[in-house]
Amino acid sequence: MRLSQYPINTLKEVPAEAEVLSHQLMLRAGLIRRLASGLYSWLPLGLRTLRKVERIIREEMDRAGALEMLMPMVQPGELWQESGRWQEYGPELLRLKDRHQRDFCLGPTHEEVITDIVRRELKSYRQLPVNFYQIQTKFRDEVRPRFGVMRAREFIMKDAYSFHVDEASLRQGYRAMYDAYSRIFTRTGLEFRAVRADSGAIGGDVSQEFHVLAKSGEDAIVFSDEDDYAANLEAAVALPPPGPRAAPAQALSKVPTPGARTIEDLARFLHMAPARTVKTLLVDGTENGVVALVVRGDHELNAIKAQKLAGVTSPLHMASAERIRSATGTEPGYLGPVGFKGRLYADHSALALADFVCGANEKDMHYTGANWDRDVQGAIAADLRNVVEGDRSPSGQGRLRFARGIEVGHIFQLGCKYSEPMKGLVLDESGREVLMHMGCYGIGVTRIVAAAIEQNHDERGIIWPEPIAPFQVVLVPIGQQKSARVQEVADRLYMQLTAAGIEVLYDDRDARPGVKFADAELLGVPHRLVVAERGLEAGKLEYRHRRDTQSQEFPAADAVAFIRSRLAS
RNA sequence: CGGGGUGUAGCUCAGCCUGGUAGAGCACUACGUUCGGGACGUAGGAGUCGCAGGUUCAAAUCCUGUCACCCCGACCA
Repeated sequence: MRLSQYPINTLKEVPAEAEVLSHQLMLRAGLIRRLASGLYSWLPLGLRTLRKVERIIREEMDRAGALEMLMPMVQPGELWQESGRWQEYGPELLRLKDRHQRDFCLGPTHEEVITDIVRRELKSYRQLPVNFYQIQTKFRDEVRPRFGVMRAREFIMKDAYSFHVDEASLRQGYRAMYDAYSRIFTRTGLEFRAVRADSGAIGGDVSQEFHVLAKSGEDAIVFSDEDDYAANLEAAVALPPPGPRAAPAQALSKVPTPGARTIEDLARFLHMAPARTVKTLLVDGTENGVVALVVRGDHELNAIKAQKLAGVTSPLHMASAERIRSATGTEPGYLGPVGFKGRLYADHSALALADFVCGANEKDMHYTGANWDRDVQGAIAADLRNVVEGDRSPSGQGRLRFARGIEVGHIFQLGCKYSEPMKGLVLDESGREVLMHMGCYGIGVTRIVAAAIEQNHDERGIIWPEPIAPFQVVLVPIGQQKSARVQEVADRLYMQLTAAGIEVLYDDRDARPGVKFADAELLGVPHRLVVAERGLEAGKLEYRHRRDTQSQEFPAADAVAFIRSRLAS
């Protein structure tokens, strides 16, 4: 492409709308433009990268035996009624009515549609297993869209759905997708990690996420420093501390702690480590009451884990002040498990404490020397907390470490979550109707582009991984308006390289060198080729990789071969 | 949903407090000089000051409402 014919300007200044780096660079480089909150247009340069990502995904999905198709973005509400998600999904599902007042929604995902197709089309186990995928626009009405295309409302997703006659086949299909995903993310040139995950609103039992590692990532991921255990913080298992609990040594005693409402206040007031205290959180229960959740003072409650407990509402909701008062007679800040009537869960680490400190359910009062069994009966042991760095890995090997990640892929074993309510049945070998087992597999295509930038940039701009760069080579003639020779050599190179199948961005603008170099670096094209009178005198051209700090000269006659060798390496 | 903030030229912003002819830089157009790291000069084009109502002789500026956008929070008692 000739840059002189690309009418979109790069920006020197950062548009006010952009907070994160990838967003800023995408706007400055002219890859995207915002239409409204969470809605972006992809300009030609951005689309080239997007298409490259799609191509890699397509190739690997096809290679894994999946079949590409395309489903409508607008979906009838009745399908969602049938699966139960019309109620479950919440306001992220953008609902609309057509002129006949019939309910529709914009598809945030396509389990319902594909299940509907499959239940109509597939009648026999002989037609299974099968995996259908599409690369298509999704809409999720995010509470707060941000970070440009990273958390947009409209975005492009590759979604795949596999169907199986039994669980064993599902596991096999899931494994195949795991492998395909690993190949996809390897091929995009990104540093990534597969982690165990919570399956969230999609539902199902087993799931793993693929994260692009980046300091700015929205998700905390944890991994063992000795083996391959890795999980999203939401899903990371906290092991119970080893060894038996110490026997009570202190008597339960109520001490005044005026104004000490937080663990921090309390620990300071009593000159005691937060890890010797417990905090008690009251959440709404399913039967109109409250449920108490107890974690060690220095630990954080994990909402995802908590909302899966029997008797706890999902999503988790903290109890109101009124409910807390009627259940305990006091206010937040002084809650404790001693004397609490009702269902009470305690985290393993809290349960391992002896002689701990807790609220006394009385304003400005706490207990010291509290002990389980002796002072608090009926606590149910559970994993309630977020793991912390240095915890033992649940795999048994090593300690847990933290990193930040951007979720770009998620694979699920759904089982019969959709086939059951929607009656996705086939006949098995013995002629019996059986529910199909289902897997689903998503990749955030547009998000990959942003994540790639988030992981690969410097102060000058984007540094595209080669496989997804919009162009492989940027060709920069210097002073071509004044030098017929520069003009001629550059034109010829552009033709030769293009003819050799190399994607070249030809900066044939009548601009000063500084402008061209700055734009080439902002745009992040991996290989830069400079044609200038200075080098041509000696029959040389100049080459520099985007990551290099120095240019190198090479004989002009070998240009195509030289560039080829650079691309290969 | 709660809190905070911002809407003035395509972009980044000043002007608003203290009402009186709408500004700068970047980008854009033309000409000239310049030309290996985001040049300079001259001349120009471009804005219903988010929208609606009000106060006033007079509103970008004050008041009310409204819309849009951005940021923070939405459990750690």
